[in-house]
Amino acid sequence: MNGLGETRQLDTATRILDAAEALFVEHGFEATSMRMITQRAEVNLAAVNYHFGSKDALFQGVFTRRLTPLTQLAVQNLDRLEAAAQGEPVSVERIMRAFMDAALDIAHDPKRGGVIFVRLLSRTFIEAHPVLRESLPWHYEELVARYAKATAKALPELDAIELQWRLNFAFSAIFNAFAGNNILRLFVIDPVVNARDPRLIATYLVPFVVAGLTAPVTAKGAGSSF
Amino acid sequence: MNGLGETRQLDTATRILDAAEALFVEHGFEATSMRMITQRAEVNLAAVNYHFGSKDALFQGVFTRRLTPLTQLAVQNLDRLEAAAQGEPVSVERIMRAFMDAALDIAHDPKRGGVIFVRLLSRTFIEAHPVLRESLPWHYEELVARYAKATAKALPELDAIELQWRLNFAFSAIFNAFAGNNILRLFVIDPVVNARDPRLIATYLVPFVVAGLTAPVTAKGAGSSF
DNA sequence: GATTCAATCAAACGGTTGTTTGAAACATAC
DNA sequence: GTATGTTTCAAACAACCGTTTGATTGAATC
Repeated sequence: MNGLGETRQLDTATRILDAAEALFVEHGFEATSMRMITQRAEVNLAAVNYHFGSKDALFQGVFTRRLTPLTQLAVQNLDRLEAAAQGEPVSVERIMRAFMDAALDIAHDPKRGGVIFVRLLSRTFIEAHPVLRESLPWHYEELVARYAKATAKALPELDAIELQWRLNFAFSAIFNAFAGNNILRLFVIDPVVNARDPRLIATYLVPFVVAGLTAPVTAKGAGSSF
Repeated sequence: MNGLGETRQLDTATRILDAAEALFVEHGFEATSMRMITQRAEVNLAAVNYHFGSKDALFQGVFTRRLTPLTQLAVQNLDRLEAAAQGEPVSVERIMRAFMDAALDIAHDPKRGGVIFVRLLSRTFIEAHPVLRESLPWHYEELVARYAKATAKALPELDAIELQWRLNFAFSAIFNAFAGNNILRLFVIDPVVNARDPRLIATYLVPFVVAGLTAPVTAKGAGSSF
């Protein structure tokens, strides 16, 4: 690890962020204590409060550091698609790929958080910590607006409600997968698949969500058949 | 609440289980303290340790009480389908419906946990608390084996690996939905849909997961195109 | 060289956690 | 009525939590 001059003696704040990032994704926010963080970062216990103010603020800090590059990339990918489409709708598959490719790029670049941050972000979306509920959204406001618009355009046969349902399902699958949550491991099934490699995940994930999103419209009044 | 003689003065252990069930789903396991539980159950603080031994054991107790009826129902639903199919594969849609119908039955029967338990169970599957990682599986061993076999039979064109991936994605969406985790609420999108009604969830969920599971086989060597 | 200011440190803060204790209350059996 | 065993109770337990304190360090400024 202490190879060349790679990251000889990093900034204290950065070391804290790195340690917190890894520990939050491993144990979750609440189960990660200040002592664990400062011990791993090899800094004094008081350093977190000195540099960030509080544990909650540190949590935010972990995200604000990484989120901008990710959202820029995702929006940029969509920009390119829409420019090439010249006003025509971009296919659902391309839209989903654009989003996941951004995540894959980050996952393969340790300097922008690598796979650890992708997993942490995904896990955070799923578990919805109250700490981030107000502070996070504005970071990706543009991203959401753009992708929502693009999918609505690609799926004109779906009304707003059904589109919301399906996007909800799709991103549930996406974030669970990227979070490394192999649900099947809970079941006795032996885990043949390596659910931790983001690229491999995307390979199987895209066809699944595309099929789900483009499925025939749910019959009106369905559910009344019970 | 204290209507007729409905549940006049419940057993202490039962009152604890009910309180814990509701609080765990509302705040999560770690964020729910013994004081919160005993206060809501209107019992003494020491009662939990007296009747259950520990907080972890109480967590297990909450599930063991409810899980057997649910799994029985799910297996029973599948039994009926397979009997009617007379050796022929049961369709993916029917299989998924069989599983969700069991959850819906529980959700509409307060005596077997109601919607609260369905949400708690789903949330627990997603978050995968270490406490339950060893104690839970044997409860639904049969259920998993039966459903895994049925889906494999219904989707013979998928190899074991791709089937595992897709089941993983499908159940990610299912449990997230039943957990009441509307991922979209995190995004600025105004929540038009009521993501808490299990029956409504199932209406939109079934077509989505069926389409995802029955999507064309992912091309071999996919992912190498990067 | 004295001053200033940000950074680090050991130590302690008040509060909450899950758990344990030993006495009191209760019901049941003899 | 006495004895027995179970359940409830207020109180305290040690351990950990996030945070604060005040002294100490080190480098930059005048």
